Amino acid sequence: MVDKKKKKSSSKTGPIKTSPNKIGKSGPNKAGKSVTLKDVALSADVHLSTVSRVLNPSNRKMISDDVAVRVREIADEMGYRANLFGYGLRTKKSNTIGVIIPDLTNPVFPPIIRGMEHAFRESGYTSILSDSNESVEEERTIVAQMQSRQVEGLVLASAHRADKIVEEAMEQGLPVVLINRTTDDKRVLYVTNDDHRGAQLAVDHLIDLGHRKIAHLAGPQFISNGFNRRKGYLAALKRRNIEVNKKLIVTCDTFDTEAGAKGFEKLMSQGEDFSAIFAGNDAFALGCYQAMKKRGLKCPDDISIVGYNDMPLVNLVQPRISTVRIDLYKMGSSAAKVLLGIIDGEGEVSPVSTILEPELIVRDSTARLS
Amino acid sequence: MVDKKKKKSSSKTGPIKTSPNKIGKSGPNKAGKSVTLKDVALSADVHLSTVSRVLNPSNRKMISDDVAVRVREIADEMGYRANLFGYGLRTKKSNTIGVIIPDLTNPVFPPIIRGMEHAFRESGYTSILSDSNESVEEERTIVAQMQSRQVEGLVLASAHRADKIVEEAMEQGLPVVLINRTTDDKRVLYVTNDDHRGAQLAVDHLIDLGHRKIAHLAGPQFISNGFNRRKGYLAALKRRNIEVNKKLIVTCDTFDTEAGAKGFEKLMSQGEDFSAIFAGNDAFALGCYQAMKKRGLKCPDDISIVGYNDMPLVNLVQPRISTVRIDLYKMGSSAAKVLLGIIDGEGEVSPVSTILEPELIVRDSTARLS
DNA sequence: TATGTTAATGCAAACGTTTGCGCACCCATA
DNA sequence: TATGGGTGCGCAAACGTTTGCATTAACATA
Repeated sequence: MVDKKKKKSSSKTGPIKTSPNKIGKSGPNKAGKSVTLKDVALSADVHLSTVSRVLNPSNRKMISDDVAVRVREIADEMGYRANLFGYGLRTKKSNTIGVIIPDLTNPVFPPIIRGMEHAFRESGYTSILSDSNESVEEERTIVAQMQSRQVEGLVLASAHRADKIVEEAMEQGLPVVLINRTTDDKRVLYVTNDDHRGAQLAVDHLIDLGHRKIAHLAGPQFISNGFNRRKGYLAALKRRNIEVNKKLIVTCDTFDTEAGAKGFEKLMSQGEDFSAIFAGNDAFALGCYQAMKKRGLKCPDDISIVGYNDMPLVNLVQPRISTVRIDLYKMGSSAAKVLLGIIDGEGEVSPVSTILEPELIVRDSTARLS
Repeated sequence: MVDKKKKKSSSKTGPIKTSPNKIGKSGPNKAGKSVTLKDVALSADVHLSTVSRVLNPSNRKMISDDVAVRVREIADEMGYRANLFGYGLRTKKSNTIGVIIPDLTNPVFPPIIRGMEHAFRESGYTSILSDSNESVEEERTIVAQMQSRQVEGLVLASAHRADKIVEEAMEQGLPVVLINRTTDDKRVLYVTNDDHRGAQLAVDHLIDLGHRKIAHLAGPQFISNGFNRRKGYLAALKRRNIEVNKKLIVTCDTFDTEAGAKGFEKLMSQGEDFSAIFAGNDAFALGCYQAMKKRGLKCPDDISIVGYNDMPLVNLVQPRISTVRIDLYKMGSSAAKVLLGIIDGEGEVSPVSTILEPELIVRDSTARLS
């Protein structure tokens, strides 16, 4: 019994009260006293419960057509819009989903967010988005705020492999779906790409180009992406019988450009030889570009680089980055659907975690070892 | 002592979701049921109004210290969190702001959003964000959704110069602040940068480098940025007594990279000579890079380019783009403060539109005319 | 005519808060 | 002992919905 109020009130009919020059008015701007069921009922000379039923698709049939038409007309004219507080208080439904992103300025996330938002909006849900700044404390206060807003579920792009917050939310029975990242506890539903496989694609590509001394700029190991891509890197080398040189693995503690540049410097400072880098994400690759330029090194002539994510704009830098593409928009919409499945899926199709296939995109940052 | 004549409503046969996620069972409250004032009151053996007052800073002093301490303790222990629906219904405050962005994937916006979010959160407000896809219809439905969520105000980064939606919102007494873009109707409060001046900085810079034949890739003219930057461009030429060649002004109808590339092609196809381009934004500049590469042209050797916005990542492409920087984060937080000023400013300081100073950033995409 | 049956609508009780009002104390003052 | 003024707290209304139940009218059936 899901009854969304999808009223399409074209509010281009007359505005309620046009008080001109009420623009720069200061003080408690209380102009918009909104129209309630009672108001409409009064105008239509029926009881407010009748109005409610008319406007609510699942109860619409309880009311005779002539009354229904009249009521609907009057409601539209008056610009009635259901008050979500009353609705929510009574039904305990908020039609709201909380979304937490660790870093909005990372171009990976906007397409994900778009995908989610569209899927949610289609189902009558609204998402409230917050940027946790990759900080656990901030995240905790955000979750608290969201809970008092009665969110019906959470989509977290901010999960760590061992994530207290996820645990707590689930303990309280709040539906949670992880996106892009997973926790080690696999009872939590998630939608990600196959990092392990993606990393292998990247490294295989480098090996196929003749590289043997392949370095890895690893992302934070407490985040599943960093962890799994590293493991994929190791697996790829092993499968091709290439010995692992631990000095060629540098772990960064954040996922941004600066960390990538610093990682590259550390790599160089060790004096260990290498001809290619598998970067833990595209931002790292960009960081490498910066650092290499400073040292007068050329990509791919001196060093080949593969990134990860195929984030927007990454095909605009020179040389265009070879990378592993994941379908960000789809990841977003899938996660939304999974969460909605948990929320009002009446047991039919039990929602299930999804792992999207990554795809290698070869561009100009990788070349055959000469 | 509170009599419990109705204490039998324990199980009310609701459709309790037995979702797959349910870790452990400990924790203050069982899955689903949230703790209300009444629950706390019952446990603390006081009336719920007392609990309310204890928890509400402005009424806290009405209650004796020993009771207050005990109540607060119990509330904490039970994990009480105020229900926003009840609160909102009673107080008519939602502590919610609606934010509409025309295109989240444009790197200009994330820093703005961050700035806003932080400012809002600081004041106890939550923002709900939506991406309108630069579509007026989508925007209209979004605004409707937000209104039924009882938002107390709107921040719009999506305004057009003649914007019906802004008008309607204001007619209804809903506080609105525009960000980044303005409307022609200057009664609406806004926070932007000085596009006119920024454009002049850019063009002056090119003139100073000896350029005279300066093209302009103009943004959409129905958006204030596109419009004002174009006017700034014209003003700069005029001030330096350089004749305007209308053929060197190409107007794009969106603000993205592809439009920039197409614009560049159009510029070239006209056969008119030019040595520099003032691009309406950084995305245009990137589009020019792409198109130039295809034609084998080098920047800045063949053509100098200045962008606008100094959006993130733009310093990573080669050559690094000379551009006009605007303080995006500050723009966001300022807009938030202005809006909050309208909302609960008690007439003291009447909030006022803000125009931030842009700053020219010279990098490698501009060179002296040889 | 009496009796069900059904369709259409009204009534009122929640949901969780905040808050004006009033009641019962306590303590001081006269 | 009466008066009076605080304190500290409980009571109950109100906010806008949804919804089980009661009520009415109309109509069919016995």
